[in-house]
Formats: sequence, C-alpha cells, structure tokens
Amino acid sequence: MLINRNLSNLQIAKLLHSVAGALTLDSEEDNRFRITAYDRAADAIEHSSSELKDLWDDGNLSNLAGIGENIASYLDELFRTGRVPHFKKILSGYPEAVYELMEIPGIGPKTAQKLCKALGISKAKSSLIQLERAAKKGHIRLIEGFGEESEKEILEGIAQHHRKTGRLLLPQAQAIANSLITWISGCPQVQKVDFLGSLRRQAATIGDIDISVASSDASSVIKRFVSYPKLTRVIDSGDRTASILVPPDCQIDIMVQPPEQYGSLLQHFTGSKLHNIALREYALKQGYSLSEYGIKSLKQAKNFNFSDEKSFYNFLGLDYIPPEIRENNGEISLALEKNLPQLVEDSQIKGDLHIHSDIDTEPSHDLGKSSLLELVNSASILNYEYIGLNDHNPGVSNHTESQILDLLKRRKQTIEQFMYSLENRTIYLFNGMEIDILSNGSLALPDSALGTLDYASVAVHSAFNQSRKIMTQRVISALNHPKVLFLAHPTGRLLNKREGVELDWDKIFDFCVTHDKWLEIDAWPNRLDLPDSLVKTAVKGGVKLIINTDSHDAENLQNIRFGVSVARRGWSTQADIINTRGLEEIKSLILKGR
DNA sequence: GCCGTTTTCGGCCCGACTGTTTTCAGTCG
Repeated sequence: MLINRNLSNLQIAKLLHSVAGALTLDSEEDNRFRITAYDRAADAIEHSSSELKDLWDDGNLSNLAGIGENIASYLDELFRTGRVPHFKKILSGYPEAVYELMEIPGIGPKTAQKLCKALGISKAKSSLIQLERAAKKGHIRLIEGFGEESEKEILEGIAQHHRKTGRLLLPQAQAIANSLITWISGCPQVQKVDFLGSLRRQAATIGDIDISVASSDASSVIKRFVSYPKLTRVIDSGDRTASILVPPDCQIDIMVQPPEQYGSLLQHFTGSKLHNIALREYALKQGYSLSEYGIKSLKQAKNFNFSDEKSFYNFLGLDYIPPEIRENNGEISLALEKNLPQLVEDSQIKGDLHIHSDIDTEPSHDLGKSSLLELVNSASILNYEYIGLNDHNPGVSNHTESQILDLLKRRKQTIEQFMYSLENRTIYLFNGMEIDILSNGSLALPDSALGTLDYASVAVHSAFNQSRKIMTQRVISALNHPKVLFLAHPTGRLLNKREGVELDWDKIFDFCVTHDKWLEIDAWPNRLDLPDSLVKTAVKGGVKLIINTDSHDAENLQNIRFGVSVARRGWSTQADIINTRGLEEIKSLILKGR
C-alpha cells in the first residue's frame, strides 16, 4: 500500500483548488455551488493551523468547517492510498498545465485554459517557462481578449510567483505595518489608522498586511499610500482601495472609509474570510446584507452605519467577538447565545517559567545572554511576581555525573545568593531547568542533579522523526518524572522551517490531566508552540497550559504577548493558564508532591 | 458539496479593480 506522509496543507489546498478550477471550466453555471464548496474547503485547509494529516490521524477531518462527508472521504482515500480516482477523473478533462498556471496571481481557471490552448502549453513542468517565454516575445498580446497590459501583468505575476517565500512571522509583519502606519499618519486627512487582517487576528504567520483608514478624503489618503517610499510597485489603485508590494514581497492592502462607517470597515477587513462569509450567511437569513459599508435591511430598503465594531455585532444580536477567534470555529453561534469565553489577557500574566540566563553550566544547547539582574529588571517592567530560570541541562556526553552535580550545585548557589542580594525581593526566582528528552524517553540529567532544582521542564531536541507511537511513549515517560512540571515547546515546530513531531495528542492530553502536568505555549516568534488549534483541543479537554517566552535575552521577555495571542486564539481563559496565578499559588503547585 | 444561524431540503457573501470591452468577464480578498 502506498502511503503518502508528506502531503502538506498547501499541497492539498492546491489540489482542491484545481478540482474547483476544472469544475469551473466544465460548466461554471451547473457546478456553481460545488465550485465554491471545493474552494472553501481548500481555503479552510490552507489557513488551518492544524496539519490536515494530524486531523486525519485522529479521525477528525470533518472538524474543519467546509469539509463534509464527501470531501472527507476523498481525503481519507488520498492519505491512505495516495490517489483519488474521483479527482483524477475531474482533473483529466484539461491539461496539467492549466492547474499550474492557476498558481500565478491574476490567472484563474479561464485565463489559464485560454493561454494553454492558444500557446499550445500542456505539460505542467515546462508550463511556466513556456508562458514566460511567450510573454517576453510579445505573443500573448496577440491572443484575443489579451493586450499589452495583460501581458505585462502576467510577467509580473510570474515574477511574484517565483519570489514567493515563506510567510512573515508576527514581529516582522508588525514592523512592516508600523512603518507604513507612520507614513500614512503623516497625511493630515487621516483621522484613524489600524492594522487589520491576520495581523490583527494574531495568526502565527502573516501572508499580507491590511490597513484601514478613517478619513473623509479618500483620494488624498490613497495618494499618500501609493507614494510610500519603500514600495516595490503599485499592484492596483482605486478610489478608496489600493494595494502595493513592499520588500520582502509582502502585499499591503488599504481601504479608506468615512469615520461614521469605520466600524463596518474594521469588521470587514479583520476577517477572517471564512468568518465573514459565515456571518453574512447568518445575517442574510435575518434579512440583512453585510458589507464594509454597513448593514443593509433587505425588507425596509434601509442602510445602517456603524462607527465602531461592537455596535456592528450587537446590531445582529451577537456579542462582540474578539478578533483572535474570528475563524469560523463556532464563535458565531456562541456569540449569539452570549456564551463566548472570557479570553486570557496580557495583564493577567504574573510570571514566566522558561527563561535562559547567562549562568554557564556548559549546557547542551545555547546559553542565555543576560544576567540575572537584567532578567529581573525586564520582569519588573512586566509587573511579574516571579520568573523561572530554565537553562538547558549540562551536556551529557562531555560530563561525568559528579561534574554535572557540581555544576548544578554552584548554579543553585548563584541563584540563591542573587535573590538574597535583591533589594525588596520584589521578584522571586525559581531554579528550574529545561532537560532534553533522550530518544529512549529518559531525561538527560541524573536524578542526583535533579534534586538541586525547584522544578524541571522537558523538551524534545533530537530524533524528531520517530514514529507517532514511539514519540508519544517517549514524551510521556519523560513527563512522568515527579520533578517535571511541563513539556516545553510541545511540537518542536519551527515556523517556515520544520514541521512538528508526530504525537498522539489525545494520549498526551489525557496524561497531563490525570498526572497534573502542563503544556507550554512557547511565545518565541518562530515557535508559537503549542499551535493555537491544539491549544483549543487541550483547553476543551481540561489541560492546564503555561505561557512562557523561552527568552535567551532580557529583551525577549516582551514576547510574552505573542504567547498570550496564541492562548487567545485557542480560546483560553485565565483559569486555563497556570502563570496567571500569583507567587504563593505557584510555589505550592511546584512543591506539591515533588 | 456543505450545512443546520426559521431548512435533513433548499438554500448558498459582497464588493473592488483591471483590461478589453462598448457593458462585462475574470480575479481577488
């Protein structure tokens, strides 16, 4: 049996978009709703923060809104056998090249088909090269329905497609947005300016950036926007909307609205797309049509304006929905029942138990850069009551047990002496350690050395490719040690770089609940691990979580807000997050039974 | 093909922009 383990969400989304494309070419009229169904399923998969393969492993494919019985069974076939005859039959009506060309921005199924036909392109592999060559030779402008402009657009689209790199991390996207907002604010006609879209929803990675402006003079704002000094090119520019490209290949969309309609613009542009579609379908059944301009009553032929977002949601009988959970995951019906969770907030975090210091214990991985004093100063700015020093364990291969014990005794002394020297002792320091989980599930630290610690955390730093079964056993046996409080960066993923490990999450969650272990939400920007979708399942199962920064520098403590965002995206409340609790409670939790 | 928010049948978001057109089709978010 052929098993395809390497299908990414992006590849599956591309496959489903191709099916939608083929159906469009067959007959857009007859297949109208099947087309949107396939496109929506593809969008849901592309934007899901769970790997589809993991959902399939757990038999939860249909948990994703937009995937029903049929598509789920086709995907099941795909994961089991690597092929889906039903899709193959639909796709076989057109040359493979059509689906390749559809990948180019600006080219949809119909344009792709016209180009393939007129230029005699059929093979997927050489399709882009052939198209580019034809465009450069000026052949495309000769095809009916095309002109010089569209030929130029195609070349730009191909270039953009080639340059396409990974998505931006939150802090990168934030920096780009901030710089643009500063520029836009220099326009005197601007009354308000906000970043919206996936950045406002605090998704783990950001594809493009959306900016909204409240102003009664849209044309001045657009003029300012398209003269942004850092832009690569203007993609398009209209009366009140425009798009530009800035390095590194990041698209920025802007939309301007008069202040009295600004609320509906915020709502529209924050998305997500799937949340908005679901909201508009709901509203339609109530007799209202929603858009960025406001709410239209279909019965009374009347328009309602909203200067803020809350009144927009309230008008529809819904509670205000925080941006982080606008993903069409059940938030609309809960808002209708006035039953949304009270999401955890930045200000509720009282400490951080995963911080690397510069105390050198000859660690297995990188040492922190900052001194205890620098770390404590950073923690005071955040009004923390405590921090946990969670340095890596000393390397096991290059030390004897007694050397390790010696190093940790000295480390304990250093921490204690520092704490007593602190004026007012405003911040309590815990003596913790991040311990490698060896490939057989044992800890990379002898029990004698573990005795010097207040607590331990464990993490996978090697042998990432073990099978799901073995990895699950490995993690559980490490967590089982009484000194261990939590699993650090549980999936081990690195955004844009490395997929997470394979784990049986139901088993891990069960173990955590029954044995009083916590899972970390690591706020390091290219980790954000646990991912939000797993946070949501964990919270539902009653697992306690702890948000930490994994700081290697005192400045990194500020990253905690990214971890809080992940927690919020996973529907966590204050009660779900261990480090919203004060020092005394944390002390008793750490001492309890350890 | 999906979904249950008056529906297990009969609905299915809304508007912007561009290019090649003389009124609209295609694509996008």
